[in-house]
Amino acid sequence: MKEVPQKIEKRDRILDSAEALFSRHGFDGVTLRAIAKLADVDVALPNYYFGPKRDLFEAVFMRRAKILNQWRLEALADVIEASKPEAPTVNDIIRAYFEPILTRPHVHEDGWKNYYALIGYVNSSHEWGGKLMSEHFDPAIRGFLDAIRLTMPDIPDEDLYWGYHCLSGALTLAFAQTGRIDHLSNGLCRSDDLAGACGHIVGFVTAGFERLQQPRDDYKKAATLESAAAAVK
Amino acid sequence: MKEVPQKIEKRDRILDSAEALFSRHGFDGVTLRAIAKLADVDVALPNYYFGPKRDLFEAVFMRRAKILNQWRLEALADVIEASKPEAPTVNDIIRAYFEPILTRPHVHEDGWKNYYALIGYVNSSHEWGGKLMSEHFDPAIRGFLDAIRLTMPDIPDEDLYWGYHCLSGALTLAFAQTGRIDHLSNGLCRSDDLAGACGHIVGFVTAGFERLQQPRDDYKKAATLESAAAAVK
DNA sequence: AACGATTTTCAACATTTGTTGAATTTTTGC
DNA sequence: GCAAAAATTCAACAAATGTTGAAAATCGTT
Repeated sequence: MKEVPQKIEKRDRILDSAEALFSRHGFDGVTLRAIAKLADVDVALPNYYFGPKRDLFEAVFMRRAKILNQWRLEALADVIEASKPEAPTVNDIIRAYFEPILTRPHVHEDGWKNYYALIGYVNSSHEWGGKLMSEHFDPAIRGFLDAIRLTMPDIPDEDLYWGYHCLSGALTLAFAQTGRIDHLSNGLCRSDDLAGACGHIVGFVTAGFERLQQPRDDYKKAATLESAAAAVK
Repeated sequence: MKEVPQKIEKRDRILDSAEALFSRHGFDGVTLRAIAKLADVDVALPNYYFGPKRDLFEAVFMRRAKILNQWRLEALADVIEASKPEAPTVNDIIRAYFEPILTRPHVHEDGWKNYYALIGYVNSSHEWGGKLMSEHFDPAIRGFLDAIRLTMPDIPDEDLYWGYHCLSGALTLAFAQTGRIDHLSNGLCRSDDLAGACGHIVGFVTAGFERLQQPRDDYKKAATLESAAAAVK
């Protein structure tokens, strides 16, 4: 049997192991010894490469953030280009935001699955977590918000931000893959099927945004719409 | 100065302190010594009352779960009664789910605010967190899902569960009060304003559910609806 | 082969962790 | 007022924590 080259491999194994463990147990729930053991590496090595534990966590978090942002922004640019000279629909924009999870094959790799779970963990943590998310994801997100603003110019900024909040909450809860929906639905829905989950979320969230462009007291109007729909068919 | 009666008070102070700290730093991010210090109590006392740390956490989590479920189910019963003989609208049902946060005055108490943050933390944790959520909240949630099923009999169960998933994600992210939306919106939206947050979420989520009763390829249909609406006004 | 630089191991450190059992104080029931 | 029970304190435990510095091994370049 041939020896596998392991020069810089150990560094990567540390990142992978840390990713897997942090995503499951959070920052404080993981010891450097557990990471080292999973990576099959000495306890002192994580410190040698990344410094203190906190920096290792940031390194893990940062590693795939750039890639994910790039994928999303490319998808956004694509739908904007494809719909010219019209503005893209809000559904197009949201689908672009989910595109990396919906269509790219990487979703089934363990590494990315762990990373998405890590985002789910970080996004609902206090202080440090919020700072990390803002630092690494806010710029790209603002791009998407601008796109929605162009498509739906009438909706107030406050609604727009809360709309994104709902999107983010639904997505990152799916990312966390807690197995909760499996239990609630008696196995009908599976939380490890990220692509399937995101398919449902996209439709749900699109409707939420589209409602925002209707006038404020829209439930009466909606009733009128329903009767109109009945008349249509 | 009169002495404050402190007989069983210490037990409660431990619960309150544990709640505050667990909600901010998670299970592993909190030491029994920190809890004891905040409660102004000896280190050994939490163990005396609650046994191991894990049991203390469960005690904290359980304490308000029953109350919250009861509030929600009462609100659900109310809207069902009020709309008779018709079934309540999906918006009625969702508002009932949010009623405790929207209208009861307790939202401004620190204890409940901490508890909601704790739910935000638990709901996106793995294994144990998921089990805790299911154990304490699934029964009440099934009541709400049944109500929605009655109102919208045609939607597939799969869509219903994923719809609730979106609701839960948006709500528990708001619960977590991470300060993220404050940063993203440059202070326009405030994550410590739970009632305001839930107001936005209710509308957003209602639209998501209502869309589910439309036929599958509904975007063309939605366009038709819009022109119909234009005709209506 | 020999050199310096990088990588990896090893052992140990000072703290901190959850938990416990015995001692002490306080409360309760009579 | 007294004895039993409950509540609280105190000191200490073994185990585990992140981190470090010096030795050892490996590598890249001549």
